[in-house]
Amino acid sequence: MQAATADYLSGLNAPQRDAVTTTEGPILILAGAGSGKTRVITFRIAHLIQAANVRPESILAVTFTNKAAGEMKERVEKLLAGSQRTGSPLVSTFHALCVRILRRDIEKLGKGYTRSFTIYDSDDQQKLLRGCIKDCGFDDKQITARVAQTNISSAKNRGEDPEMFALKSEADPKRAAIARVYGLYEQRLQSSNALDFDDLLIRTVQLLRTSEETRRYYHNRFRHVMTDEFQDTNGIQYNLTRLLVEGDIALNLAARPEDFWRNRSFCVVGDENQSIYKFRGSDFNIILNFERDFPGTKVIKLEDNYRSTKRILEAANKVIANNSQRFDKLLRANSADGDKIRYSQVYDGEAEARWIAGKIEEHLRREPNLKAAVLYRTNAQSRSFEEACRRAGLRYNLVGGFSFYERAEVKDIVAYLKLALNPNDSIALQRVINTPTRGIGKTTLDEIERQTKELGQSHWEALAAVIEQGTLQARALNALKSFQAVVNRLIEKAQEHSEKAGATPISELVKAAVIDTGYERMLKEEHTDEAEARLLNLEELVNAAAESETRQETLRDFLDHAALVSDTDQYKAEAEVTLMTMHAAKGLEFPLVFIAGLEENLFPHSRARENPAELEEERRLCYVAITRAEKYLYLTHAMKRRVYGEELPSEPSRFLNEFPYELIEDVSQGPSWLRFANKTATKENRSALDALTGKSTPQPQLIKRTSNFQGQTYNSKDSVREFFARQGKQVDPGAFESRASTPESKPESRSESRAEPSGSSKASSGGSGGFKVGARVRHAKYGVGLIIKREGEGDSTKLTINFPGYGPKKLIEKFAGLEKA
DNA sequence: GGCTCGGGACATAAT
DNA sequence: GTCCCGAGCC
Repeated sequence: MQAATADYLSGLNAPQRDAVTTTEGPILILAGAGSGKTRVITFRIAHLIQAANVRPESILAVTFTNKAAGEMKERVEKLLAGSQRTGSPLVSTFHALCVRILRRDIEKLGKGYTRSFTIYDSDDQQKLLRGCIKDCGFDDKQITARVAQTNISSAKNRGEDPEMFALKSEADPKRAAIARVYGLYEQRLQSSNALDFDDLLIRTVQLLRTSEETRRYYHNRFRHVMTDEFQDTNGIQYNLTRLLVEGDIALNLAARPEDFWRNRSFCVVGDENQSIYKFRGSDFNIILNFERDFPGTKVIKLEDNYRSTKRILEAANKVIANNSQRFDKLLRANSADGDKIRYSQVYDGEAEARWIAGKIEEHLRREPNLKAAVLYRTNAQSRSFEEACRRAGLRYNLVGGFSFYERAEVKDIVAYLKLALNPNDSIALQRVINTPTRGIGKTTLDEIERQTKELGQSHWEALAAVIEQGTLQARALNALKSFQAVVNRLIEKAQEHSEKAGATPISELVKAAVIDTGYERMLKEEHTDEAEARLLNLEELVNAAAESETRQETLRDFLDHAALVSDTDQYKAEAEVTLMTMHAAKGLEFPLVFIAGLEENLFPHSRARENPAELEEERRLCYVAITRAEKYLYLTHAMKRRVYGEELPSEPSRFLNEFPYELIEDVSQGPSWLRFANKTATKENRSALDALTGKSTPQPQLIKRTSNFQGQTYNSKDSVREFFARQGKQVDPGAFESRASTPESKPESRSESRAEPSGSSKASSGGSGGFKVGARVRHAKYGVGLIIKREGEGDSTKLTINFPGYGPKKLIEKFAGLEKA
């Protein structure tokens, strides 16, 4: 293996090599974006095994997302392919690691939990909370499940149990109410033998603290622990890894450090500029204090970026420089200047999606193997991109949002399977007790509910008791009995499955949950396309179960996977386009990147507006997004956006103004905010720009006009229609058929030479005859603004104008005294 | 008891 | 746009 070792080391720069070959002690790797971080981690794992003779099983690498874990696993396997070894390193998310630890030892915690505990996702959590809120006697509009969920989750992450939370919340009646809900919620979780996502971490830390045996076991097993994306670690996750690394703390204090660290390492890798999960409790002070917590830490800085072009990196550095809370860390470029960053102002969200799809097609024509990513702030934005890709015939892959395991039919079947292992799971039981309908209605459910509360039983136990009592009507009684029998059969099958490995395969159990429960029949009888699609999804679930079998997993493993893999992780390499949130994009890279929706209140998000710290987090997110790009970066900003189904005007994002202008090429069709801002700034009118951008010290501006063509180009029926909509005219649907079939135009290639179909060259030259949508106008009181809507005709024409600093104003054109700006 | 329809409230990011 | 709940009808 020596040859191979030397081989991979030669491809690394000095600090990278240092990081890979340091095999003992605490190590802090500060790795800027694109500095080869994943490469270093995977090479380090390979190096530990192949050169330092470390047993693979004693290596633990923890990540935050399944995606990151999967990718790392794959890359490590590739590096180790062909080598003789006893096992594999454990590459896992924090949550999956905790499930593993708890499945082995949770009974030692002494809280009444058993190893067959169920995991509640946030959906289950909300359902449970809704019941708790009601049963505490609160109005579910006053205290929503959502609010309770956030409050309880953050309390848990601060380490506060219901009593502590109540003590701290006495002054605030709403928080006091939530404290009561929290208490009941905890009770019900325990009686359902269920853990929520936060509990997985918290209970594991409790277990490691209280059980010396468990602590020692893992401390001895994992001699080399690594944490990726360390800047996003929260206190509990940090405590967890510390407990694994430090083991018996008393023993540790007595030992001399050099003895302690023999054949042992703790390697954390992070970049404080990419800390974007503060909302989940992450605290980048942890990364700052790491050296203090672990004296003798070796600090390695990876500052060479190999991913992005010089221009992209410069933009990233300039944007992040606006943050006050950061550390001076260099990011050295190693590539050519590259193309300019391109900016396009578009009409609305739909136009944005079409524009981006068009650009992707164009790039693909030139470079067919190019991989593109469209990044956005909120999942709700994904829909229009999906549609645009579908229409353009682009093979796209949507990451996040609706996941396979979140579909109702999949959750239903999973609920049956959960019951098979843990019938006390009340949320699962309530989910399927009448799905498919078997005549168990409100009255019957209320009776079970009453029994549950009276005797403190789980719903499953209460169900049996209600049947015993025989107080129900015959019809309801039979319905209950039939449900009980269905679940009992599943329980039996699950027992066979776990007693004799292979006797009842997982796929058989899944099939039983689909067929024996009547679920399949219910869907088949519907005779709708939707039911058909659901059946296909369930077939897919059976396939997933069969795959699980080939990995020698148990039903429990399969369900744990279903609970924890909540995004459509397996993202296909063959997809030309990947659609995802900027958060999901962390750790990935693409030659072609679009950052969409650069608008105030969307990005930065409205919820971050008031809070400077949150604003800085948004800016770090912007930094993450920019640094995903290898070669080409596009920024888009829509003038209107649909919020809650209502069209609202939008202002350009403050982040747009933080990009150095000399790095940007404006490819907007028609007049754009950027071109306007540029012009204004170079003339006397700085204050207008300041008002527009909220900045007091504008950066040096450059007028960069890349095209002589100021009008618009239209190459689809839709945009022609849109053009007329902007002009306030009606479109005859048939009128453009011939125009729409004009030969496919190439929109990019500097559009100056092309004639546009509808004589729009006057679009931006609004004379006294009326201002057009998209034009810039000056108002005596509000200053300069952008026209976003035009209504009515003649003297009663109303204009909606967005004035930075004042917001949208509706003015009568005749009286507004507007000037062309 | 169960289903459908309509109104009202509402969505930041992820395990 | 989506989700949830209650009213009203079968």
